[in-house]
Amino acid sequence: MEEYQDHSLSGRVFQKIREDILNGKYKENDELRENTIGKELGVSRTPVREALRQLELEGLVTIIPNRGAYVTGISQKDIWDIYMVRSHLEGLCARWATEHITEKQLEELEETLMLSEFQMNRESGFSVQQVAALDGRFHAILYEASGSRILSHVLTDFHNYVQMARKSSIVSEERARKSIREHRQILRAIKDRDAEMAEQLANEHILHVMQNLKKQGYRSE
Amino acid sequence: MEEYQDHSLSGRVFQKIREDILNGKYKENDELRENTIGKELGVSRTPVREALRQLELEGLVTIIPNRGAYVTGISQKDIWDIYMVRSHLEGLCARWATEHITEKQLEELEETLMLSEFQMNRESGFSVQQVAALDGRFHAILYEASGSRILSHVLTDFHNYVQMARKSSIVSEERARKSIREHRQILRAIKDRDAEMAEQLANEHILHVMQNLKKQGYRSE
DNA sequence: CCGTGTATAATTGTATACAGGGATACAATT
DNA sequence: AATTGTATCCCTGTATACAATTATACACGG
Repeated sequence: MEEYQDHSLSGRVFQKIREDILNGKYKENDELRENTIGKELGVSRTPVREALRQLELEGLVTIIPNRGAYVTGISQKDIWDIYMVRSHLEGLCARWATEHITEKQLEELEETLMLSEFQMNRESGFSVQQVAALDGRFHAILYEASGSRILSHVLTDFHNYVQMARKSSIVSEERARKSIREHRQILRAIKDRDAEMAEQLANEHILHVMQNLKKQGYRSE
Repeated sequence: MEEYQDHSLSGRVFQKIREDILNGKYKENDELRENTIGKELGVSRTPVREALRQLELEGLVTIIPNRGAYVTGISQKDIWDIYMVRSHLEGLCARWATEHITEKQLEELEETLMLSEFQMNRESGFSVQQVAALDGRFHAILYEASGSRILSHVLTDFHNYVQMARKSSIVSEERARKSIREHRQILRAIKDRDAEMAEQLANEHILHVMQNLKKQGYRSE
Protein backbone atom coordinates (compact mmCIF):
# COMPACT_ATOMS: atom_id res chain seq x y z
CA MET A 1 0.00 0.00 0.00
CA GLU A 2 2.55 2.56 1.04
CA GLU A 3 5.52 0.43 0.18
CA TYR A 4 6.62 2.98 -2.35
CA GLN A 5 7.95 4.87 0.62
CA ASP A 6 10.88 2.50 0.69
CA HIS A 7 12.00 3.69 -2.72
CA SER A 8 12.20 7.37 -1.98
CA LEU A 9 14.58 9.00 0.44
CA SER A 10 11.93 11.27 1.90
CA GLY A 11 9.77 8.22 2.46
CA ARG A 12 12.47 6.47 4.40
CA VAL A 13 13.24 9.58 6.40
CA PHE A 14 9.55 9.89 7.18
CA GLN A 15 9.35 6.34 8.49
CA LYS A 16 12.56 6.72 10.45
CA ILE A 17 11.50 9.86 12.26
CA ARG A 18 8.07 8.43 12.93
CA GLU A 19 9.63 5.34 14.43
CA ASP A 20 11.99 7.40 16.53
CA ILE A 21 9.09 9.40 17.89
CA LEU A 22 6.93 6.40 18.66
CA ASN A 23 9.68 4.41 20.36
CA GLY A 24 10.78 7.37 22.39
CA LYS A 25 14.11 8.38 20.88
CA TYR A 26 12.67 11.82 20.30
CA LYS A 27 10.70 12.92 23.30
CA GLU A 28 7.81 15.29 23.76
CA ASN A 29 8.65 18.87 22.78
CA ASP A 30 12.02 17.93 21.36
CA GLU A 31 13.03 20.27 18.60
CA LEU A 32 13.57 18.58 15.26
CA ARG A 33 16.14 20.59 13.36
CA GLU A 34 16.24 19.89 9.68
CA ASN A 35 19.98 20.18 9.41
CA THR A 36 20.71 18.00 12.42
CA ILE A 37 18.44 15.19 11.31
CA GLY A 38 19.71 15.48 7.78
CA LYS A 39 23.29 15.08 8.89
CA GLU A 40 22.39 12.18 11.15
CA LEU A 41 20.81 10.34 8.27
CA GLY A 42 23.29 11.53 5.70
CA VAL A 43 20.79 13.38 3.54
CA SER A 44 20.07 16.98 2.74
CA ARG A 45 17.37 19.12 4.28
CA THR A 46 14.92 18.61 1.45
CA PRO A 47 13.77 15.08 2.25
CA VAL A 48 13.75 15.90 5.94
CA ARG A 49 11.48 18.85 5.36
CA GLU A 50 9.07 16.77 3.34
CA ALA A 51 9.02 14.12 6.05
CA LEU A 52 8.38 16.67 8.78
CA ARG A 53 5.51 18.22 6.84
CA GLN A 54 3.93 14.79 6.53
CA LEU A 55 4.41 14.00 10.20
CA GLU A 56 2.77 17.30 11.00
CA LEU A 57 -0.32 16.16 9.17
CA GLU A 58 -0.30 12.91 11.08
CA GLY A 59 -0.24 14.85 14.31
CA LEU A 60 3.07 13.53 15.57
CA VAL A 61 4.87 16.80 14.97
CA THR A 62 3.89 20.42 15.44
CA ILE A 63 5.38 22.97 13.11
CA ILE A 64 5.59 26.58 14.14
CA PRO A 65 6.22 28.78 11.11
CA ASN A 66 9.73 30.13 10.87
CA ARG A 67 10.50 28.59 14.23
CA GLY A 68 10.80 24.87 13.87
CA ALA A 69 9.28 21.43 14.25
CA TYR A 70 8.56 19.95 17.66
CA VAL A 71 7.60 16.45 18.71
CA THR A 72 3.98 16.26 19.73
CA GLY A 73 4.27 12.70 20.85
CA ILE A 74 1.50 10.34 21.76
CA SER A 75 0.37 10.08 25.34
CA GLN A 76 -1.06 7.14 27.22
CA LYS A 77 -4.45 8.79 27.04
CA ASP A 78 -4.07 9.06 23.28
CA ILE A 79 -3.59 5.31 23.19
CA TRP A 80 -6.73 4.65 25.19
CA ASP A 81 -8.63 7.08 22.98
CA ILE A 82 -7.43 5.31 19.89
CA TYR A 83 -8.60 2.01 21.28
CA MET A 84 -12.02 3.42 22.03
CA VAL A 85 -12.30 4.90 18.57
CA ARG A 86 -11.01 1.71 17.04
CA SER A 87 -13.48 -0.41 18.95
CA HIS A 88 -16.32 1.52 17.34
CA LEU A 89 -14.81 1.48 13.89
CA GLU A 90 -13.60 -2.11 13.90
CA GLY A 91 -17.18 -3.03 14.65
CA LEU A 92 -18.39 -1.05 11.66
CA CYS A 93 -15.60 -2.58 9.61
CA ALA A 94 -16.56 -6.13 10.52
CA ARG A 95 -20.15 -5.35 9.61
CA TRP A 96 -19.21 -4.01 6.20
CA ALA A 97 -16.73 -6.80 5.65
CA THR A 98 -19.50 -9.29 6.23
CA GLU A 99 -21.42 -7.70 3.40
CA HIS A 100 -18.56 -7.20 0.95
CA ILE A 101 -15.94 -9.84 1.58
CA THR A 102 -14.76 -11.92 -1.35
CA GLU A 103 -14.01 -15.63 -1.38
CA LYS A 104 -10.34 -14.91 -1.74
CA GLN A 105 -10.32 -12.67 1.28
CA LEU A 106 -12.18 -15.27 3.30
CA GLU A 107 -9.48 -17.75 2.41
CA GLU A 108 -6.77 -15.32 3.37
CA LEU A 109 -8.40 -14.72 6.73
CA GLU A 110 -8.69 -18.47 7.27
CA GLU A 111 -5.07 -18.99 6.34
CA THR A 112 -3.84 -16.22 8.60
CA LEU A 113 -5.86 -17.57 11.46
CA MET A 114 -4.62 -21.12 10.93
CA LEU A 115 -1.04 -19.91 10.93
CA SER A 116 -1.71 -18.09 14.19
CA GLU A 117 -3.20 -21.16 15.77
CA PHE A 118 -0.28 -23.19 14.53
CA GLN A 119 2.17 -20.73 16.06
CA MET A 120 0.44 -20.94 19.40
CA ASN A 121 0.59 -24.73 19.46
CA ARG A 122 4.25 -25.12 18.62
CA GLU A 123 6.03 -27.13 21.24
CA SER A 124 9.00 -24.82 21.17
CA GLY A 125 6.77 -21.91 22.13
CA PHE A 126 5.48 -19.13 19.97
CA SER A 127 7.21 -16.16 18.45
CA VAL A 128 5.74 -12.92 19.68
CA GLN A 129 6.91 -11.23 16.50
CA GLN A 130 5.18 -13.77 14.32
CA VAL A 131 1.92 -13.70 16.23
CA ALA A 132 1.88 -9.90 16.20
CA ALA A 133 2.50 -9.89 12.46
CA LEU A 134 -0.32 -12.35 11.88
CA ASP A 135 -2.62 -10.30 14.08
CA GLY A 136 -1.80 -7.26 12.00
CA ARG A 137 -2.43 -9.19 8.85
CA PHE A 138 -5.81 -10.42 10.03
CA HIS A 139 -6.97 -6.92 10.74
CA ALA A 140 -5.51 -5.57 7.51
CA ILE A 141 -7.48 -8.09 5.47
CA LEU A 142 -10.59 -7.14 7.36
CA TYR A 143 -10.00 -3.47 6.62
CA GLU A 144 -9.57 -4.23 2.97
CA ALA A 145 -12.66 -6.42 2.96
CA SER A 146 -14.81 -3.61 4.30
CA GLY A 147 -14.72 -2.23 0.79
CA SER A 148 -14.27 1.25 2.21
CA ARG A 149 -11.17 3.18 1.34
CA ILE A 150 -12.01 5.71 4.00
CA LEU A 151 -12.56 3.29 6.83
CA SER A 152 -9.57 1.22 5.85
CA HIS A 153 -7.36 4.29 5.79
CA VAL A 154 -8.22 5.56 9.24
CA LEU A 155 -8.12 2.11 10.84
CA THR A 156 -4.76 1.33 9.30
CA ASP A 157 -3.37 4.59 10.63
CA PHE A 158 -4.59 3.93 14.13
CA HIS A 159 -3.43 0.35 14.03
CA ASN A 160 0.08 1.48 13.13
CA TYR A 161 0.09 4.01 15.90
CA VAL A 162 -0.72 1.63 18.72
CA GLN A 163 1.19 -1.23 17.14
CA MET A 164 4.42 0.73 17.33
CA ALA A 165 3.71 2.46 20.58
CA ARG A 166 2.93 -0.69 22.48
CA LYS A 167 5.91 -2.65 21.26
CA SER A 168 7.37 -2.28 24.71
CA SER A 169 4.36 -3.79 26.38
CA ILE A 170 4.45 -7.51 27.01
CA VAL A 171 1.86 -9.70 25.40
CA SER A 172 0.84 -12.50 27.68
CA GLU A 173 0.40 -15.95 26.21
CA GLU A 174 -3.05 -16.15 27.74
CA ARG A 175 -4.11 -12.95 26.01
CA ALA A 176 -2.60 -14.07 22.72
CA ARG A 177 -4.63 -17.27 22.81
CA LYS A 178 -7.78 -15.44 23.72
CA SER A 179 -7.18 -12.92 20.98
CA ILE A 180 -6.90 -15.63 18.38
CA ARG A 181 -10.03 -17.30 19.67
CA GLU A 182 -11.82 -14.00 19.26
CA HIS A 183 -10.54 -13.69 15.72
CA ARG A 184 -11.89 -17.16 15.07
CA GLN A 185 -15.31 -16.12 16.36
CA ILE A 186 -15.32 -13.02 14.19
CA LEU A 187 -14.44 -15.02 11.12
CA ARG A 188 -17.20 -17.50 11.92
CA ALA A 189 -19.74 -14.70 12.20
CA ILE A 190 -18.62 -13.29 8.87
CA LYS A 191 -18.85 -16.68 7.21
CA ASP A 192 -22.34 -17.03 8.65
CA ARG A 193 -23.11 -13.60 7.15
CA ASP A 194 -24.15 -12.47 10.59
CA ALA A 195 -23.15 -8.81 10.35
CA GLU A 196 -24.69 -7.91 13.68
CA MET A 197 -22.69 -10.56 15.46
CA ALA A 198 -19.49 -9.71 13.62
CA GLU A 199 -19.83 -6.08 14.58
CA GLN A 200 -20.38 -6.84 18.21
CA LEU A 201 -17.53 -9.33 18.39
CA ALA A 202 -15.06 -7.04 16.68
CA ASN A 203 -16.14 -4.22 18.93
CA GLU A 204 -15.58 -6.28 22.05
CA HIS A 205 -12.35 -7.70 20.70
CA ILE A 206 -10.69 -4.30 20.68
CA LEU A 207 -12.05 -3.49 24.11
CA HIS A 208 -10.53 -6.72 25.39
CA VAL A 209 -7.15 -5.89 23.92
CA MET A 210 -7.34 -2.52 25.59
CA GLN A 211 -8.40 -3.96 28.94
CA ASN A 212 -5.50 -6.37 28.79
CA LEU A 213 -3.10 -3.54 28.10
CA LYS A 214 -4.51 -1.64 31.04
CA LYS A 215 -4.18 -4.67 33.29
CA GLN A 216 -0.55 -4.99 32.28
CA GLY A 217 -0.08 -1.44 33.43
CA TYR A 218 1.07 0.02 30.20
CA ARG A 219 3.15 3.10 30.67
CA SER A 220 4.10 5.38 27.90
CA GLU A 221 7.71 5.92 28.85
CA MET B 1 -5.58 25.08 14.76
CA GLU B 2 -3.94 24.75 11.40
CA GLU B 3 -4.08 28.42 10.67
CA TYR B 4 -0.34 28.55 10.46
CA GLN B 5 -0.79 27.16 7.00
CA ASP B 6 -1.75 30.62 5.87
CA HIS B 7 1.70 31.92 6.70
CA SER B 8 3.74 29.49 4.70
CA LEU B 9 3.72 29.17 0.96
CA SER B 10 3.62 25.39 1.04
CA GLY B 11 0.66 25.60 3.37
CA ARG B 12 -1.28 27.80 1.02
CA VAL B 13 -0.38 25.63 -1.94
CA PHE B 14 -1.55 22.62 0.04
CA GLN B 15 -4.93 24.19 0.76
CA LYS B 16 -5.29 25.42 -2.79
CA ILE B 17 -4.67 22.04 -4.39
CA ARG B 18 -6.88 20.33 -1.85
CA GLU B 19 -9.67 22.75 -2.64
CA ASP B 20 -9.21 22.26 -6.35
CA ILE B 21 -9.46 18.52 -5.94
CA LEU B 22 -12.52 18.64 -3.73
CA ASN B 23 -14.41 21.09 -5.89
CA GLY B 24 -13.59 19.23 -9.04
CA LYS B 25 -11.09 21.44 -10.83
CA TYR B 26 -8.68 18.55 -10.81
CA LYS B 27 -10.46 15.37 -11.70
CA GLU B 28 -9.84 11.74 -10.90
CA ASN B 29 -6.53 10.48 -12.30
CA ASP B 30 -5.43 13.91 -13.41
CA GLU B 31 -1.68 14.21 -13.34
CA LEU B 32 -0.38 16.88 -11.04
CA ARG B 33 2.93 18.12 -12.43
CA GLU B 34 5.02 20.04 -10.00
CA ASN B 35 6.25 22.51 -12.56
CA THR B 36 2.84 23.21 -14.04
CA ILE B 37 1.18 23.84 -10.71
CA GLY B 38 4.13 25.87 -9.56
CA LYS B 39 3.89 28.14 -12.56
CA GLU B 40 0.14 28.46 -12.17
CA LEU B 41 0.54 29.63 -8.60
CA GLY B 42 3.71 31.58 -9.23
CA VAL B 43 5.90 29.53 -6.92
CA SER B 44 8.75 27.11 -7.36
CA ARG B 45 8.52 23.34 -7.25
CA THR B 46 9.57 23.03 -3.64
CA PRO B 47 6.35 24.16 -1.93
CA VAL B 48 4.34 22.23 -4.49
CA ARG B 49 6.25 19.07 -3.70
CA GLU B 50 5.67 19.47 0.01
CA ALA B 51 1.98 20.05 -0.57
CA LEU B 52 1.67 16.99 -2.78
CA ARG B 53 3.42 14.81 -0.21
CA GLN B 54 0.94 15.97 2.40
CA LEU B 55 -2.03 15.40 0.15
CA GLU B 56 -0.73 11.92 -0.50
CA LEU B 57 -0.92 11.20 3.21
CA GLU B 58 -4.46 12.52 3.30
CA GLY B 59 -5.40 10.11 0.56
CA LEU B 60 -6.40 12.73 -1.99
CA VAL B 61 -3.35 12.14 -4.15
CA THR B 62 -1.45 9.04 -5.17
CA ILE B 63 2.25 9.34 -5.82
CA ILE B 64 4.03 6.85 -8.00
CA PRO B 65 7.79 7.09 -7.48
CA ASN B 66 9.66 8.70 -10.35
CA ARG B 67 6.43 8.99 -12.25
CA GLY B 68 4.25 11.62 -10.75
CA ALA B 69 1.31 12.57 -8.58
CA TYR B 70 -2.23 11.69 -9.56
CA VAL B 71 -5.56 12.80 -8.18
CA THR B 72 -7.23 10.08 -6.18
CA GLY B 73 -10.32 12.11 -5.61
CA ILE B 74 -13.20 11.40 -3.33
CA SER B 75 -16.14 9.47 -4.66
CA GLN B 76 -19.77 9.64 -3.67
CA LYS B 77 -19.34 6.36 -1.85
CA ASP B 78 -16.44 7.87 0.07
CA ILE B 79 -18.79 10.61 1.22
CA TRP B 80 -21.37 8.14 2.45
CA ASP B 81 -18.68 6.16 4.18
CA ILE B 82 -17.43 9.26 5.90
CA TYR B 83 -20.91 10.03 7.12
CA MET B 84 -21.30 6.53 8.50
CA VAL B 85 -17.95 6.72 10.25
CA ARG B 86 -18.75 10.18 11.49
CA SER B 87 -22.11 9.14 12.85
CA HIS B 88 -20.37 6.60 15.07
CA LEU B 89 -17.62 8.97 16.13
CA GLU B 90 -19.77 12.04 16.65
CA GLY B 91 -21.78 9.90 19.03
CA LEU B 92 -18.66 8.99 20.95
CA CYS B 93 -17.57 12.61 20.83
CA ALA B 94 -20.85 13.84 22.30
CA ARG B 95 -20.56 11.28 25.06
CA TRP B 96 -17.07 12.36 25.98
CA ALA B 97 -17.97 16.01 25.64
CA THR B 98 -20.73 15.49 28.17
CA GLU B 99 -18.14 14.25 30.61
CA HIS B 100 -15.42 16.80 29.93
CA ILE B 101 -17.01 19.99 28.74
CA THR B 102 -16.10 23.21 30.50
CA GLU B 103 -18.41 26.07 31.41
CA LYS B 104 -16.77 28.24 28.81
CA GLN B 105 -17.34 25.70 26.09
CA LEU B 106 -20.97 25.33 27.12
CA GLU B 107 -21.37 29.05 26.75
CA GLU B 108 -19.73 28.98 23.34
CA LEU B 109 -22.06 26.25 22.19
CA GLU B 110 -25.03 28.20 23.48
CA GLU B 111 -23.86 31.34 21.73
CA THR B 112 -23.25 29.57 18.45
CA LEU B 113 -26.65 27.98 18.61
CA MET B 114 -28.39 31.23 19.41
CA LEU B 115 -26.70 32.90 16.49
CA SER B 116 -27.88 30.07 14.26
CA GLU B 117 -31.42 30.41 15.49
CA PHE B 118 -31.23 34.14 14.99
CA GLN B 119 -30.02 33.67 11.43
CA MET B 120 -32.91 31.39 10.64
CA ASN B 121 -35.49 33.84 11.96
CA ARG B 122 -34.27 36.86 10.08
CA GLU B 123 -37.01 38.37 8.01
CA SER B 124 -34.66 38.94 5.12
CA GLY B 125 -33.93 35.25 4.95
CA PHE B 126 -30.87 33.40 6.12
CA SER B 127 -27.38 33.29 4.72
CA VAL B 128 -26.39 29.78 3.75
CA GLN B 129 -22.76 30.70 4.24
CA GLN B 130 -23.37 31.95 7.74
CA VAL B 131 -25.45 28.99 8.81
CA ALA B 132 -22.87 26.57 7.43
CA ALA B 133 -20.10 28.38 9.28
CA LEU B 134 -22.05 28.26 12.53
CA ASP B 135 -22.77 24.58 12.00
CA GLY B 136 -19.07 23.97 11.56
CA ARG B 137 -18.33 25.96 14.66
CA PHE B 138 -20.82 24.02 16.75
CA HIS B 139 -19.22 20.77 15.80
CA ALA B 140 -15.71 22.12 16.25
CA ILE B 141 -16.48 23.15 19.81
CA LEU B 142 -17.90 19.74 20.47
CA TYR B 143 -14.75 18.10 19.12
CA GLU B 144 -12.63 20.26 21.34
CA ALA B 145 -14.85 19.54 24.32
CA SER B 146 -14.40 15.80 23.92
CA GLY B 147 -11.01 16.32 25.47
CA SER B 148 -9.54 13.90 22.98
CA ARG B 149 -6.87 15.11 20.62
CA ILE B 150 -7.20 11.93 18.62
CA LEU B 151 -10.95 12.02 18.18
CA SER B 152 -10.95 15.73 17.51
CA HIS B 153 -8.30 15.30 14.83
CA VAL B 154 -10.05 12.61 12.83
CA LEU B 155 -13.46 14.25 13.11
CA THR B 156 -12.11 17.60 12.00
CA ASP B 157 -10.50 15.98 8.99
CA PHE B 158 -13.68 14.25 7.95
CA HIS B 159 -15.74 17.33 8.55
CA ASN B 160 -13.51 19.34 6.23
CA TYR B 161 -13.73 16.68 3.60
CA VAL B 162 -17.49 16.59 3.35
CA GLN B 163 -17.86 20.28 4.04
CA MET B 164 -15.90 21.15 0.94
CA ALA B 165 -17.20 18.34 -1.20
CA ARG B 166 -20.82 19.09 -0.60
CA LYS B 167 -20.55 22.80 -1.18
CA SER B 168 -22.29 22.26 -4.47
CA SER B 169 -25.25 20.55 -2.87
CA ILE B 170 -28.19 22.68 -1.90
CA VAL B 171 -29.14 22.92 1.73
CA SER B 172 -32.87 23.16 2.12
CA GLU B 173 -34.28 25.60 4.61
CA GLU B 174 -36.31 22.83 6.14
CA ARG B 175 -33.21 20.75 6.73
CA ALA B 176 -31.31 23.69 8.14
CA ARG B 177 -34.03 24.32 10.69
CA LYS B 178 -34.18 20.70 11.64
CA SER B 179 -30.43 20.54 11.95
CA ILE B 180 -30.39 23.42 14.36
CA ARG B 181 -33.18 21.87 16.39
CA GLU B 182 -31.10 18.73 16.63
CA HIS B 183 -28.12 20.74 17.80
CA ARG B 184 -30.35 22.26 20.45
CA GLN B 185 -31.37 18.81 21.63
CA ILE B 186 -27.76 17.66 21.78
CA LEU B 187 -26.78 20.67 23.82
CA ARG B 188 -29.67 20.07 26.18
CA ALA B 189 -28.59 16.46 26.71
CA ILE B 190 -25.04 17.60 27.44
CA LYS B 191 -26.24 20.22 29.89
CA ASP B 192 -28.34 17.53 31.58
CA ARG B 193 -25.18 15.42 31.74
CA ASP B 194 -27.04 12.69 29.92
CA ALA B 195 -24.15 11.16 27.99
CA GLU B 196 -26.23 8.28 26.70
CA MET B 197 -28.78 10.62 25.20
CA ALA B 198 -26.15 12.97 23.80
CA GLU B 199 -24.43 10.08 22.07
CA GLN B 200 -27.61 8.80 20.51
CA LEU B 201 -28.74 12.25 19.37
CA ALA B 202 -25.39 13.12 17.83
CA ASN B 203 -25.32 9.76 16.13
CA GLU B 204 -28.73 10.26 14.62
CA HIS B 205 -27.98 13.85 13.73
CA ILE B 206 -25.26 12.84 11.31
CA LEU B 207 -27.43 10.11 9.85
CA HIS B 208 -30.15 12.69 9.23
CA VAL B 209 -27.74 15.02 7.48
CA MET B 210 -26.66 12.11 5.32
CA GLN B 211 -30.20 11.06 4.53
CA ASN B 212 -31.04 14.59 3.52
CA LEU B 213 -28.06 14.68 1.23
CA LYS B 214 -29.15 11.43 -0.33
CA LYS B 215 -32.67 12.71 -0.80
CA GLN B 216 -31.30 15.75 -2.58
CA GLY B 217 -29.58 13.39 -4.97
CA TYR B 218 -26.05 14.40 -4.32
CA ARG B 219 -23.75 13.60 -7.20
CA SER B 220 -20.03 13.76 -7.06
CA GLU B 221 -19.30 15.52 -10.31
C1' DC C 1 20.56 45.14 38.45
C1' DC C 2 17.24 44.94 34.91
C1' DG C 3 15.36 46.00 30.59
C1' DT C 4 15.87 47.44 25.87
C1' DG C 5 18.08 47.82 21.45
C1' DT C 6 21.12 46.38 18.02
C1' DA C 7 24.26 43.32 15.67
C1' DT C 8 25.24 38.69 14.60
C1' DA C 9 24.48 33.87 14.25
C1' DA C 10 21.46 30.17 13.44
C1' DT C 11 17.44 28.22 11.37
C1' DT C 12 13.65 28.01 8.44
C1' DG C 13 11.44 29.21 3.75
C1' DT C 14 11.95 29.27 -1.09
C1' DA C 15 14.25 28.94 -5.43
C1' DT C 16 17.45 26.94 -8.42
C1' DA C 17 20.77 23.49 -10.09
C1' DC C 18 22.00 19.02 -11.07
C1' DA C 19 21.43 13.96 -11.42
C1' DG C 20 18.71 9.98 -12.57
C1' DG C 21 14.65 7.43 -14.13
C1' DG C 22 10.87 6.82 -17.37
C1' DA C 23 8.20 7.81 -21.53
C1' DT C 24 8.06 8.67 -26.33
C1' DA C 25 9.45 8.60 -31.02
C1' DC C 26 11.93 6.89 -34.52
C1' DA C 27 15.06 3.70 -36.66
C1' DA C 28 16.73 -0.89 -37.35
C1' DT C 29 16.05 -5.66 -37.56
C1' DT C 30 13.27 -9.73 -38.15
C1' DA D 1 4.17 -4.95 -40.51
C1' DA D 2 5.57 -5.78 -35.94
C1' DT D 3 8.81 -5.73 -32.44
C1' DT D 4 12.81 -4.35 -30.29
C1' DG D 5 16.63 -1.15 -29.50
C1' DT D 6 18.15 3.44 -28.77
C1' DA D 7 18.40 8.35 -28.40
C1' DT D 8 16.18 12.26 -26.62
C1' DC D 9 13.20 14.85 -23.80
C1' DC D 10 10.62 15.58 -19.79
C1' DC D 11 9.74 15.00 -15.15
C1' DT D 12 10.85 13.69 -10.61
C1' DG D 13 14.37 13.17 -6.64
C1' DT D 14 17.89 15.33 -4.14
C1' DA D 15 21.24 18.74 -3.06
C1' DT D 16 22.68 23.28 -2.73
C1' DA D 17 22.29 28.29 -2.76
C1' DC D 18 20.03 32.36 -1.44
C1' DA D 19 16.44 35.08 1.17
C1' DA D 20 13.80 35.97 5.19
C1' DT D 21 12.82 35.34 9.78
C1' DT D 22 13.89 34.37 14.46
C1' DA D 23 16.95 33.52 18.37
C1' DT D 24 21.18 34.94 20.88
C1' DA D 25 24.61 37.83 22.83
C1' DC D 26 26.23 41.84 24.32
C1' DA D 27 26.30 46.68 25.05
C1' DC D 28 24.03 50.66 26.58
C1' DG D 29 20.80 53.38 29.34
C1' DG D 30 17.60 53.59 33.02
